[in-house]
Amino acid sequence: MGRGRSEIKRIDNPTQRQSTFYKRRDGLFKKARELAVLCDADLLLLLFSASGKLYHYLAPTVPSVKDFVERYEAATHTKVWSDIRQERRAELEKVGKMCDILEKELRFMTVDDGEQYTVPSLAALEHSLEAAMHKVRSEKDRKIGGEMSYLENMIRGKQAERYGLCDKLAQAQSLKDVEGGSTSLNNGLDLKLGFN
Amino acid sequence: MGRGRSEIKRIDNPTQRQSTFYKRRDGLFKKARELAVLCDADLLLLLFSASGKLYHYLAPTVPSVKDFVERYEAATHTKVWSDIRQERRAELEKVGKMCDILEKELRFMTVDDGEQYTVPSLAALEHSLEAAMHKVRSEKDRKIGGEMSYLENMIRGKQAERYGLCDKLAQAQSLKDVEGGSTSLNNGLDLKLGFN
DNA sequence: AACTATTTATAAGA
DNA sequence: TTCTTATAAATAGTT
Repeated sequence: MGRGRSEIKRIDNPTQRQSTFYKRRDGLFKKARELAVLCDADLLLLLFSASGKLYHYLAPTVPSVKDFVERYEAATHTKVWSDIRQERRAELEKVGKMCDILEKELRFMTVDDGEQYTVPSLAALEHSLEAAMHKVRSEKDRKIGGEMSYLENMIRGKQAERYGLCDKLAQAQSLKDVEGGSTSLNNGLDLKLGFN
Repeated sequence: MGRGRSEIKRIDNPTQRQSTFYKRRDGLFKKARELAVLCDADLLLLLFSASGKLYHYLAPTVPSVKDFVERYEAATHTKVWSDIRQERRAELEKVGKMCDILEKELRFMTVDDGEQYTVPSLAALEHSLEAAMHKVRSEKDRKIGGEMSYLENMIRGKQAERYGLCDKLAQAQSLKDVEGGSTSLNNGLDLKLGFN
């Protein structure tokens, strides 16, 4: 358009370049707006002039640059989304490492009311707890089994009554019966998670 | 341009709107490219058609959308991408804190192979773990439920699909799906209680 | 910033 | 979609 020029290449004359920049910038933004309105499209236009000044246009339907970029990320299924998954995985690994500290001193946490935890970290915690619980349970069962068979052996043996082992057997058995939900045992060690 | 029309408002006829979209989209991208080249400007143009198809243009000098958005962030002092990373980092810190608390408070005992624990203490331990696990699990479920209903509300709302909330919902749902028994999750977090 | 001669974009029609 | 063409719009060079 205009009188002459059709070749598209960098304008060397700075004055002319600046002038052209203003004119074409306005034209571009106008076109962008028209496209968005006429065709019900969502668009984002970010523009830096050669001198570093920022101009931008958001279609009226787009609430923010951030939202738009997120939509772009989702649409391209590349980038940030995989980044997020990556970070999630890294996070879980980190949680795992942290929980490895538990190796030596099995311990638990207090969770304050004020704090908020994300679903992934809670899920990780839950898994840790579950795993720990199963191990403790199986160890307990193993021990109970061992004690009982020991006691049974004793009973079958000669000196059983002499050492009052019947009582001990009864004790072990009652423990096993109650294993599901003794409150009295629990009281001393109850975890205060603050979720209530 | 063209024969008639000057009013800029949404074109109701879908066929005509689509046709206009193609023509103006091409025109807009051409203008964008020309501005970038002629005036040595950096620009990013992201465009979603009404049907959700994505088109984009990056000035030749711009290496990636991510870089450009980061430049935009720097220029506006707003956060777009870094927000996400920031949130991740905060989350990690929280988990770290949580694990610190683990260390100081509520301690378990070390269960070395060499040591012997009584059945009652193991039972107590088991109860503690179970109680904690239930609390963590219900908190996690509550959070998942909250996220999902929030996202569902958004989707029921007007512009839901436009901003990729369907993907977010899917993500939340997949989290919920995994909650029960991912072995990979468990591997990283497994507590080594020394019972093995 | 304005002006205008021209080029360019595009609405409508095929 | 794609092309054609009459016209409206954009803008290069100029003031």
